[in-house]
Amino acid sequence: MSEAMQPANFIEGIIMEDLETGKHKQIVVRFPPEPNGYLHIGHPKAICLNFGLAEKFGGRCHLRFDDTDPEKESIEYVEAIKRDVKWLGFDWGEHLYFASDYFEQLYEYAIELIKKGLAYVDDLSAEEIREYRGTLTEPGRESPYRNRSVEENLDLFQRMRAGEFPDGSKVLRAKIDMASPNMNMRDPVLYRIKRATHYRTGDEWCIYPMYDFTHPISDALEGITHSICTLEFEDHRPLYDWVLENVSVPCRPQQIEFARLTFSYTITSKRRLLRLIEEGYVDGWDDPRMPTLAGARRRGFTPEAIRDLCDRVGVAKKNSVVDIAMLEHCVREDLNRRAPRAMAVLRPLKVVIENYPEGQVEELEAINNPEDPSMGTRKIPFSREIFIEQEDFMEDPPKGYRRLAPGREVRLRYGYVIKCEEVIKDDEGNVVELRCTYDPNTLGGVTPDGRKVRGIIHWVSAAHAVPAEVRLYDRLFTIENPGEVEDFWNYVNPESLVVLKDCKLEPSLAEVEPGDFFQFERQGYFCVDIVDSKPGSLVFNRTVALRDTWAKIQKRQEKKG
RNA sequence: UGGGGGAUCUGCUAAUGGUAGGCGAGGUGACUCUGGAUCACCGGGUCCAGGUUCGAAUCCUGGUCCCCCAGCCA
Repeated sequence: MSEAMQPANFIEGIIMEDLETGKHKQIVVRFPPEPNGYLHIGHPKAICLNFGLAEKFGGRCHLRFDDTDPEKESIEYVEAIKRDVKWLGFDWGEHLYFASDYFEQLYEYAIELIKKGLAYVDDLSAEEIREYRGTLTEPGRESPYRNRSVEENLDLFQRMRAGEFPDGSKVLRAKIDMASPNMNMRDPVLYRIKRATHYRTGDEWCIYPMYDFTHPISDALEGITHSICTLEFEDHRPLYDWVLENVSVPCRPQQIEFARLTFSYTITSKRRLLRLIEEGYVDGWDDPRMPTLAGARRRGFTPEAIRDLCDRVGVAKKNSVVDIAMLEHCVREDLNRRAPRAMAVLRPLKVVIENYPEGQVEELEAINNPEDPSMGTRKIPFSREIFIEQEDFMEDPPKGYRRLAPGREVRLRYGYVIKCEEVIKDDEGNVVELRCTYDPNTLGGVTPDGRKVRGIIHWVSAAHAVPAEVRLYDRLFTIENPGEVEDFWNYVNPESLVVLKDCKLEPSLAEVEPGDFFQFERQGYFCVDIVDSKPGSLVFNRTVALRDTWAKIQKRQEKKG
């Protein structure tokens, strides 16, 4: 750490001070997910923050599963979360932990609390406890069981563990203050009886510790120095500190809260996402439209882009909504730098170049990535019959349209200038084919007579084209705040997925592997679907479209009328 | 309404008593064999009202608005 180092956010400020004052020699932080679901696009903020802090300040970051509710958790989620964290590019090394590994110690700490007269077994029902808790404005009342003797509490708690009492019949509560203005301090429940098989401890336990008791102790046991969590735990902090003060733990971690990451046009509520799946709006947790990391990965969002985004949004305590365009920008920026270019015609229109010799094939040289010359070049076959994009031809083009139209010229990318001589239509008047001529002197981007050809379009040789399915993905919702409306399903973007089955790819794309990504020139970034793509029946997903200035101009013209 | 937090361009975020800056979005232009990319430029902000100070986004006082908390979830 250099002296010139500036804290990037208030948490770094705290850490730098703790390091400078010698409060800590080394920092230890943790990412503590509950394995009860998939990680979503908001989680990387916490992951990058914690692992990033460890990297930056030479400390370490633990991955700890906060698995104290056996009814919701499973090993599948553990594996999914590990995969996602790794995918993002972070390594917890040896430091993989489970709160469930601390159950025995947690139990001993509970005994300690009881012995100190700071915890008691309560026979009130869940409903009674709620009633006794009071409200935001009225103090709670003390349970009639609150003043049991230490001996009786010890006996009862041991028998809770031994399974002598039915589920829900008793709990262990901290004895703090039923009149506290902080609801969390009104004798919070520490342990509940729950006969559920835990995915790791099986049926060894029938009592399970609560978060507020488990978390501070787990942190202390692991030597966590800074326990970073989200804003909603702010008023749990007094309880976090209370536990650490009253139990003989080896150290005293500090809880620090920050604002979670949320995006416009996105929901992350598990309940709501599940509904989208169950009602068929999307195809599952890894549907490329889903805000899960599994979905983002399948969509083609890169870990580099997501990490870059986390750097850019910063860390603060203000609840905020990041414009999803920021994520899209980061994805484009990363892929622009790294994605090989290719030509792919999504909605093909056949073009016959009448003055080009039948049977002749030329190999034209194309640049793999103008941003990175080291990626080299490739050859693309050109022949008499090609496909171009339907939208690159208009019979009656508006002002400003640079592409093909009857009698007009356009340049084929890396190829010749062609001119549209004739439009062939079917019985219904649809354009089905174009007859063109080419100018043999225009190869290599030149026009010997100096005439300007503004339009450049992509194309694929018909005889050499590789067929593929292309799935055009777009934002899942049409409104900025789908998380805030009741009937969010009414705002699912009907065009969030458009499937194109008759796409034509340049032949170099025949041998792609799942997960490979490309820029289809003039269109966007696409990746080979990791689930459905097979050799011979390729499936590409559009990760994000290229910025489209022409579309913007058109939209503006439409608005003007 | 008790308690805990938060308010800086349209969005995110910096400036910790000393020139309100960056990124994204939007707009304009240059350039270009991707209407891409790149580059340049433009507009635009300290929640309000007082106070302290040579000087306030920052400190003080009083308001306003927003978020979180009444699980045997985390």
